[in-house]
Amino acid sequence: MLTQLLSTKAINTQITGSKVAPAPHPVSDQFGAIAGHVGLVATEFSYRKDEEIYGEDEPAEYVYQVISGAVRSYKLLSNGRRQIGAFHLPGDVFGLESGAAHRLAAEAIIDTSVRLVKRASLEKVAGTDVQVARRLWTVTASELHHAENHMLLLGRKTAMERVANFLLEMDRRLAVPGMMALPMCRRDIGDYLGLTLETVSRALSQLHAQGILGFSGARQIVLRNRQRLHNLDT
Amino acid sequence: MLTQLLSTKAINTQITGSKVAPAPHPVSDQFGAIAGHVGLVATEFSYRKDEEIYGEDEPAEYVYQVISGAVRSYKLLSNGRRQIGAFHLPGDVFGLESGAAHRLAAEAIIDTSVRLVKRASLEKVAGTDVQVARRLWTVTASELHHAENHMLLLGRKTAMERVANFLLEMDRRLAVPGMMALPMCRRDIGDYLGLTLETVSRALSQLHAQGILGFSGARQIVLRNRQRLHNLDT
DNA sequence: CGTCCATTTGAGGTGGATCAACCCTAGTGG
DNA sequence: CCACTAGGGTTGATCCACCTCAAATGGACG
Repeated sequence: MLTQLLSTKAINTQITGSKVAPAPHPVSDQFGAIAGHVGLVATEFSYRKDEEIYGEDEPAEYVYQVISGAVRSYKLLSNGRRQIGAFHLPGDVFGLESGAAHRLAAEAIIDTSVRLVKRASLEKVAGTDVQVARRLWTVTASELHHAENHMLLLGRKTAMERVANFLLEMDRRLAVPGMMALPMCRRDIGDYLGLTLETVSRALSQLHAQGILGFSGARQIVLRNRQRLHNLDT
Repeated sequence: MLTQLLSTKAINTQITGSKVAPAPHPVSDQFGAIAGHVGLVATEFSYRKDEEIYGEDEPAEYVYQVISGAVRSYKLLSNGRRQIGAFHLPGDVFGLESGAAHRLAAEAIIDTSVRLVKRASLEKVAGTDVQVARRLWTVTASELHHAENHMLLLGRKTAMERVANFLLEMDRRLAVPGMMALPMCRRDIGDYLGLTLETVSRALSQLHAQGILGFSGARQIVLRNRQRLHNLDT
């Protein structure tokens, strides 16, 4: 769904490569839904680990799609508390706003390359093409759907339920059967789940001790029993 | 913004009044954005206190606008835990989905009357009229905006910050200068803020003791110092 | 004027936060 | 190829903000 917004058929111009730009291979998706209609110019760009892509309340000039790597969208509180609203993985569209500004900041979690189009050109096309307008709505509706589920998690789930939920979400979205290679550190996971990094670590250790998951490196995780994990999520 | 989606100019048919139907007087808003274009048939309907409007995962057949009263949208966890995602007050549009089903349930908090249109007819109009399509997107984007702020609250704010935030939100949205008449009980507030009703009550008592707010009945609140409340929100 | 909830208030318990070592391991440079 | 280092991760000990359980109070409505 999200992956249909930006098109590979568009003219991809390599602007920069502040580091390596891994081969663009989003996911198995039928692109061209938009660029099929119009010759929307998409550009590729790369960000290094921890580089800011845009800041909170910054004018929303571009819409992005992750080609490779991973991105975190977050809000900050004065005293340094952070809430990550979403992780964006290859194929995901992010930074799409209906209003004028980005409401969360975005940073590359690891070296990341993105495809981007000018928001203005997208809006222009949407003003003509109802299909495109529909797709913009759908992208935002998907984000809302995720946010609604996440509010339930943040407001009412226990630490173990949150971590189990996180693992299942990543398992589904990283979608590499078997090993799961998490791009983010424990602090990111904590800030996503409304927990501290220590609590995340303890929950993972407990799941490991119960044989529900296996490690091969802190960020290389194998789920050994999705069913039990699902039960723990409530 | 939200209030422009449904139009008073549409044909309002009184279908039922399971109780009284208070005078429709949404807010000061310029309707007709949609019904100006097409003769969308809007219907009025009333729900009694605690009556379900639709359930979670139920097919999304209608889009609603609160005329009078108040509505809570929520998700439940198996063991009875509840997270209220939003309160809908007069003028607010709710129940709009891009997909097939409602992702949260909705109930009247007090006796409530709503205006509603068939989602299918709205979709049909949106398929022709880009303005309407844009408006649907904007409504969903507003909900997402609220959800993003609420994730920050649920994940990272203290009890006092949450309650202060809630009071300021209600003050802004109920928008009756001076007295604020809350339609919802302490449990609803707690389930909205990810707290227990006791914690909400204690925070309100503390704000009262500090002279930041005044009571005349548990749900009749006067904010005496919005600035201090805003500081407490962080 | 009594009944029934909603709300408040109190007392004590606890899940997760905080503070503090310690331990890995990937990356670096010799 | 190996020793060193730094940052990420784990684990332990203690604390505390909020939850839970309980009881008293209040207010709306018959």
